[in-house]
Amino acid sequence: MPRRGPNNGGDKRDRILRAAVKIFSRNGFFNSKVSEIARASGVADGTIYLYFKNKDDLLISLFEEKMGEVVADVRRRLAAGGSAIDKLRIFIENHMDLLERESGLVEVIMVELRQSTKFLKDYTPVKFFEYLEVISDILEEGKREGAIRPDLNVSVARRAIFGALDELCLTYVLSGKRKYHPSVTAAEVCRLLLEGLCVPGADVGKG
Amino acid sequence: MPRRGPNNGGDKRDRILRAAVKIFSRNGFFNSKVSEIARASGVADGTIYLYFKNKDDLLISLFEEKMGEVVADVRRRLAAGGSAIDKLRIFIENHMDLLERESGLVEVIMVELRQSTKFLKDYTPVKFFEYLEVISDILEEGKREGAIRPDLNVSVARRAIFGALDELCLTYVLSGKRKYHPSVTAAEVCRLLLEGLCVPGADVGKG
Amino acid sequence: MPRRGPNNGGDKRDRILRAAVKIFSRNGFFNSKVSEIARASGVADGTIYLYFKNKDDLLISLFEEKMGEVVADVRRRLAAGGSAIDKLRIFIENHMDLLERESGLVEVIMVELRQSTKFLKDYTPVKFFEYLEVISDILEEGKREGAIRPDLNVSVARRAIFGALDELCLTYVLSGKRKYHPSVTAAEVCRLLLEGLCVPGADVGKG
Amino acid sequence: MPRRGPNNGGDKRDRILRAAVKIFSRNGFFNSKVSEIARASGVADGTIYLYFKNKDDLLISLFEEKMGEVVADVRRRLAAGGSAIDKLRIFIENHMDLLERESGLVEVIMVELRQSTKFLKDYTPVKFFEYLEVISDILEEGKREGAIRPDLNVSVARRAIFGALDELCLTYVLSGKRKYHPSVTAAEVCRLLLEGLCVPGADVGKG
DNA sequence: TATGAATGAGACTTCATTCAT
DNA sequence: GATGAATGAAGTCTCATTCAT
Repeated sequence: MPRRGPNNGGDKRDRILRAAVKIFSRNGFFNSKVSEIARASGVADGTIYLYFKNKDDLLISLFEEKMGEVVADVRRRLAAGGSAIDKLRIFIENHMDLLERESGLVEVIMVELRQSTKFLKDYTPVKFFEYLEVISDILEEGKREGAIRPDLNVSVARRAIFGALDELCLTYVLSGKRKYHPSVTAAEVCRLLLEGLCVPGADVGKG
Repeated sequence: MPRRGPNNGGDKRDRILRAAVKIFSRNGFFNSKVSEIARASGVADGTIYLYFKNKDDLLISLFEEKMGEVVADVRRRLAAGGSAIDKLRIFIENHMDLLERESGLVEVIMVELRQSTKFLKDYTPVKFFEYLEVISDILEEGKREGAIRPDLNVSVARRAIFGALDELCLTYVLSGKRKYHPSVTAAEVCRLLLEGLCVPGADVGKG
Repeated sequence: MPRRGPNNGGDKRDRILRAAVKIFSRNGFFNSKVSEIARASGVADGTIYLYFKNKDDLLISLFEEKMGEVVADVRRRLAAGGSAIDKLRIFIENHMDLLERESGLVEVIMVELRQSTKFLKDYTPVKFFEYLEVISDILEEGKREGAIRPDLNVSVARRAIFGALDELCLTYVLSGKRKYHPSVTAAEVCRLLLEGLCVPGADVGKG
Repeated sequence: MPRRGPNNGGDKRDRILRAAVKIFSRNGFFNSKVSEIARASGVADGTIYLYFKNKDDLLISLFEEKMGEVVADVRRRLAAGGSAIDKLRIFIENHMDLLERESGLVEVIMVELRQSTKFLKDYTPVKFFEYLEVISDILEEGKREGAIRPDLNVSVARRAIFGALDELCLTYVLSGKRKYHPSVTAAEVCRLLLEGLCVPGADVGKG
C-alpha cells in the first residue's frame, strides 16, 4: 500500500510537473524561479535537474505530457459515439470545462505555449497538433455524414475553432473567472460555429 | 522648430518604439535586452529611460500607442459605409492584412499581450478593448439591420471572432509565413463566421 | 579467496584509481567529475567514498601509489649495475619512455601535481621526492666514481634534470604526440646534460 | 595630473588584471572566485565582464599581456649586446630574478599555464612561444659565434633550458621561498647548462 | 560492502537600471 | 537632453558528498 505523507503523494517527477503547472500559471514561465518550483514540489533545487534537462525542458515536458493526457481524455469521451455535430459539442464543452478541472494547466498552455512555439529552438508541439487533429477528425466525419459543408477548409476551420475557444478561456481567466462562465460560453460558441452569425437565409453577399 | 536631419526624420521616442517592435517580435520580450533596443534605435541605453519608465513601460506604451493607430486606422476604413456584413468583411480582411503590413507589431501583440495582460500589475489593455469594441459595434449594427441574429451574445461573439483571427495569424507566423496566406484565410474565415460550419438547414440538434 | 570473474581481475580500489588516471589526464582534475570516474570504474558514485576520503584524496592516493610503482620500477632497472653515467642514461630513457607506457599517469603528474603540491593543505609528495632522490643517488655515485664534477650542487642539479625531462614530456604531449619523439629526445637531452651546451674547451667566462 | 586614490591607481582593466594575478597565484585558477577578484580590484562583479569575456578569458588575457611584457623586457636587456654566452647568463639571471620582482605572475604562469594550454580549447600561448624563441635566438647566435656546439638540437635544448629554470623557480616557491635563492641557483644552473654534469674530458660513453 | 537518488551550497554570468559627466 | 560605464542583485545550473536501503 502506498504511503500517504506530505512527500509521498506520488512519483517525484510528477510532483515536480504539478508544481511547475501551479507556479508557471501563477507567475508565467519567465517570472518563475526554479527554486520556487523546487520548494513547491518539496524537493531540493538540484533534484529538478535529475528529471529535466533544464528549465525549458521542464516547460516542454509539461506541455507534451499534460497535453497528451488531455488529448487522450477527450478522445475517450468522443469514442462513445454520436453524430459529428454531437461530437463537436462534446469537444467544445470539454474544452471549456477543462478550465474548471485543470485551470492551471490550461492557463500555462494558453499563455506560454505561444512563446515556446515561437522562440524555443527545436520544439514542435506534437501533442498540441494532435489536439487540433481531434477537431479535424470531427469535421471530416461531419462532411461524410452530410452535416458539414463539403467545401469547408478543415485546416483553417480547426484553427479558427481552437482560436475562438482559446480566446474565450483566456477572457474567463483574465476576468478573474467572473465573466462568461465556461458552460454558458460553450453553448453560445457552439451555436455561433454551427450556424454562423447571420440570420438563416440572409444575404451574405458575394454569392 | 524640429530639426530635419538624417537621424531626425522621426522623433527619438518613436525610433525607440519602432526598434522595440522589431526586437520584441524577433526575440520575445523576456529574451530582448534593453541595450539591444538601444543599439537598434541608435541611442544610448540610458536614453531609453528618458522616454520610458522601465522595460515594462516600453512594452505597454508600444501596445497602447501602436494598437491605438491600428484602431484608428480600421475605424477610418469602416467609416466609408456599407452594410454591417460588408464592414465585418472589411474588418477581417484588414486584420489578416495587417500581418503583411505590420508584421512585427502583430507578432508582438499576439505573443506578448497575453503575458502582459496576465502578469503586469496595473495594466489594462485599453486600446485592445477598443479594438474589440469595433467588432461589437459592427455586430450591433448588423442586428439593427436585421442581418445578424438578434439573440447573438455580442460579448462572446466578438471574443470568438478575435480569437479565430488571432489564431490564424499565429499559424501563419509560426509556419514561417508559408501556410494559409492571410488573404485566402480571410475569405474562408468570413464564410465560416457568417454561415457557420453546417450545411444550410441542417438539423444541429437541441431544437 | 578472491573471486576471479570478468570484473574482479583487479581489486575495486585499483579499478577506481586506474579510471581516475584516465579521466584526470583527459579532462584535468577540476574538470573531472567524481561520477565520471565512477562510471569509468564500473562502480557507483558512493562506492568511491568507501575507498577514498574525498576527491582530493583520490588524486593524492593516485600520485603516491602510482608514483611509488614508478620509483620502484626505475630502481629495479638501475639495480642491474653499470657506471653512474650509464645509470643516468637509463634513468632518462626510462623517464621519456614512461610517456609511451603510462601516458595517462605521466600527464596527470605533470599537469596536476603542481596544483596539488601548491594548493592542497597537508600534502607532501613523498614519492615524488623519492623520485628526485633516485637522481641524487646517481649523481652522488658519479661524483664518487670521478665522472661527475665534485663541486656540482646536487640539489639544484636534480631539480634541473627533472625539470628538463618534464618540460620535454609536456611538449610531446601538448604537440599531440607529434613532435620530439621521446627516444630521440632522450639521447639529445642526455648529451646536453652530460656535456653542456658549449663546445669542449670553450671559454665560458667567469673563470 | 592623475588623481591618486584607492580606486584610481590606474586603468580599471589593468587593476582587474593585477588583482587576478594576486588571487590566481594565491588560490589557483579553479579555487579563485570571480567575485574575489572583483573585490580585490575594487570593482563590481559585473564590471569584470565589461573587460573580459569570461573567467577563462581573464586568465588567457593575463597570460598573453603580462607574458608579453616579460618578453619585451628580457629582449630589451639582451639588446645591450655581449656574447651569446653572456646573453644566456643574462637570460637565466633575469628569469630567476623575475621571481623576486614579479612573484605572483611567475607563479600563475608556472602553475596555471599548463592546465590552460592543455585544456582550454582554442588557446595558443603565443607569448610563451616568443619567450622560448628568445632562447633559440641566443643558442643560434652562440652557434654562429662558435661557442655552442653546432650539432645542438635547439628545439630540444630550449625546452630543456626552460624546463630546468621553471622547475627551479617552482622549488623556490613551493619551499616557501626558503630554499635555493634564485641568484645562487642562477649561477649553478648556468654552469650546469654550459659545461654539463661531467668533469671535463670524461668519457661519457657512446663514442 | 555497495548503491545512486537526493541534497544544497555556491559559482558564474546576465542585464535592467543609475548617474556622473 | 544624452551618454554609456558601472553596478550588484538574482537566477540557473553543477557536482561533491551523504545516507537510507
